[in-house]
Amino acid sequence: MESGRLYFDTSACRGNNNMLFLGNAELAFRGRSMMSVEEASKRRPFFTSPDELYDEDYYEEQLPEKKRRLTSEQVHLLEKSFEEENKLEPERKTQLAKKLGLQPRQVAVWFQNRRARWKTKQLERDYDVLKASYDSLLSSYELIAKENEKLKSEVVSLNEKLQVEVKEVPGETLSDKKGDPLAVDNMVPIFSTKVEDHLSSGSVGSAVVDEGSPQLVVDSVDSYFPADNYGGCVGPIERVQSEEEDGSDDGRSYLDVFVASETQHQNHEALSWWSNMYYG
DNA sequence: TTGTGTTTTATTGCCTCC
DNA sequence: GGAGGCAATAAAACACAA
Repeated sequence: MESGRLYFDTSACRGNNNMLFLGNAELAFRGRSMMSVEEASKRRPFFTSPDELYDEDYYEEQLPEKKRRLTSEQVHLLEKSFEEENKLEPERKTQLAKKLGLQPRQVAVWFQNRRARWKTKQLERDYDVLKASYDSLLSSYELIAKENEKLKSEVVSLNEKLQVEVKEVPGETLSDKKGDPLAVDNMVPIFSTKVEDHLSSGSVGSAVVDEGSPQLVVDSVDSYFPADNYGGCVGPIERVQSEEEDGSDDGRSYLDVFVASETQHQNHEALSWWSNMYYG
């Protein structure tokens, strides 16, 4: 055991700390914090009769070294308190402990574990948001790539037509077209990376970011697309809110994620942006 | 009833801050 | 150096399928 830190002996608080203030109805609700009366009645209660609550022998026989779950009422109160503030200053800890009939150490441990659970959930949510963002961006990318192919073939056919016309106009040669942005030879390939390349990585990190491919705009990191110039396709998304989030330090997610919009309209705006870039 | 997976409570060790 | 936070982990309590 670490020096300087007082650890509370689980056998010392026993059930009488936890249970005495509860009536029979509450006693039916042990185990899970959210359950029906029917569900609760199927489970082994900690006390089968009110007398056991006050039976010293019960504690002597049943409780040494046994972990006891908090009652639903205790959990409810702790949850409420956690929602207000997920850190526990000493005064609040003492007050809560008194109110709940628990040791301050138990309250501290509960908050510690609750913060850990919250963090896990938060990471899951952040992953979901990031994945949705990536999927959305990928579909935009595929759409734009298709459109790009289409436009390129249009350019080819227009050039063919043009060549026919040039032949019909004496004095003009093909070399005059060197500076022509519409000439296929002068076109810069917009996307050179295969879509599969982006799918190969399972991680959320930088592995998905590839030269020449669209990238997520995360926080202040520079984007492949100029975020303010990309036809509004990339913008901040609303944060996913849930009951788990209430206890966060500052109400912020681990990631401030931006995602690509899925709307056709915006895809076309993006396309215009690309067209302007390459065709002026 | 039992085996197995999940959740909750608690401990330990390390780290940071004052 | 003490207090408190966190990550990792143990172990009890619980859920549930077979």
